[in-house]
Amino acid sequence: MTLAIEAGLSAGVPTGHPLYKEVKQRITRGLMDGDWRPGEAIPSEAKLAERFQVSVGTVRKAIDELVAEKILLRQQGRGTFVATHTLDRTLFYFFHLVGKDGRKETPGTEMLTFAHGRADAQEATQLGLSRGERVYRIRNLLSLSDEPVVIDDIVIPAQLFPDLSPAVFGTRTGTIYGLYQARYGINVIRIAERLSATLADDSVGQLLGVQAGTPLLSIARLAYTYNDQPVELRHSLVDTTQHEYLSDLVKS
Amino acid sequence: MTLAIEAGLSAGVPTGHPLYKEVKQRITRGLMDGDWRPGEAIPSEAKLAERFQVSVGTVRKAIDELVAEKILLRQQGRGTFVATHTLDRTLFYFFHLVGKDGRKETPGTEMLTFAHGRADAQEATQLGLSRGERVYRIRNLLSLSDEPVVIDDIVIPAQLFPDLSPAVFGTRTGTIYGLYQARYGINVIRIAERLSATLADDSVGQLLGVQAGTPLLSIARLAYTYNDQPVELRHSLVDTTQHEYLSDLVKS
DNA sequence: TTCGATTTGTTCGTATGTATT
DNA sequence: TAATACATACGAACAAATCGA
Repeated sequence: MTLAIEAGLSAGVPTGHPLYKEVKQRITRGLMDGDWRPGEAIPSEAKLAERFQVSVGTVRKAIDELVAEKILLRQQGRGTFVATHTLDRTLFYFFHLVGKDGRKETPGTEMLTFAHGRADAQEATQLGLSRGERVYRIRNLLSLSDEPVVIDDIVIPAQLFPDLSPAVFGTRTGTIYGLYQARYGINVIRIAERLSATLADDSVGQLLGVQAGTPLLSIARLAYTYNDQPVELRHSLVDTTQHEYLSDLVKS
Repeated sequence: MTLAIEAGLSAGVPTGHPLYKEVKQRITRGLMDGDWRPGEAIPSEAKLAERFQVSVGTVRKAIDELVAEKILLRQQGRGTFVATHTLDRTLFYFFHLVGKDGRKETPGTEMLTFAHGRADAQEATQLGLSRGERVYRIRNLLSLSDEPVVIDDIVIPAQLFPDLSPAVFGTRTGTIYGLYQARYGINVIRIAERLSATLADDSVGQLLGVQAGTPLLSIARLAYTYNDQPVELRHSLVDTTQHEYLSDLVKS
């Protein structure tokens, strides 16, 4: 007889997982279902322990992992909160460019184009779609210290963002992932990036204010929500004359 | 009265830190002092609890963090071990290049040059040395699928690597960080990398088998040991025609 | 092959400290 | 001040993996 059954968590169905993994999954499901909105507190550890009929220590261990993944945020004396895509978080975890002096700066964003399209074979594979499914294609120009530095080409499944329009996208108040989260309930929790070096062509060079042939950093990003489901594909071209990409595996 | 004093860990001296942080520091100090060599097991949790006069749970929490930082490695039923710089670990945590198909491959290394030198201003700053201190400069050519892909320029303080020579470096059996660890007791536990795009010049192009003017990925790496002490500076130039740099913030 | 000792992994419960409201 | 919530620390019991007798 497993402990999970004893505790009544999934009566009659052996899980094969430790109890705290089960608890973690149930909390994650609550997050996916929108039981608690971004910025809100989840129930206290004591209440969750009561609800799931496990000890507080087991709930803590489950939450520990979600906090380590930056999905939840603990604050002593206040509660445990669903992480929001604030500017600070974006800058810290999702924006990796720094000046050559090491300083990080908030980029200015200008939307250049917004188009409807169909996923090509590669995009479909990466986003887990069928080829030809409807997507939005958005091109942004990012500036640092009022100089253009990055061209971002975003591809997202139209299905996930029902009423997205240039107006909605352009008039957002916070970050792009903040928009996904607040308006569409899509919570980006992890990204993977593949970097290479390339050369600016004429059109790109014009946008970035560099000559054709200038070396650029090319970044292909895939953004994921819960359960490793990909939700956004983003290709960036970076002028690294004044800036660098920082890759720092942090410590606790 | 603090708990640390009660427990006798640092009698009479208030730490201001939680007890488990104190325990973590003492284990870390043991690692720095070479009390337990890489690959060896540290004492069991019960023994450490006895030694430090704290509960097993407190020792576990200290070890938890060291495991999260990949300094220690736990194995149920066996013990807790000091992480070694095996090829697998290097490939997984310190080598970020993958083929365009996503596959990771063990690089072949060829030492091109080995020189004695003096730290310039920038190197001194980054390595925490005084300007003019003696350093070794080592240039390696890395190959993937028998094609040259990376030029590595390594700079390390001579003081930390007493009898290092081309022979010692060239006849090592394992990885470079494995050599640092096994022969000099220097344990690289973290790296930070700054990436930018650049162009191949004639000499570099010749080594990598590409034309001058080919875009290359430029990587400036700083490797750290305990207490964030920098120990190695490494500059890499990567031909990203067939390979990419993977930046993936992993999950638990 | 079996069994027992050892070691880490999981879970429980309790008490107390510390920060917030 | 009091209530609430997370943080730390302790101890105990059992599970699971490993290893050697």
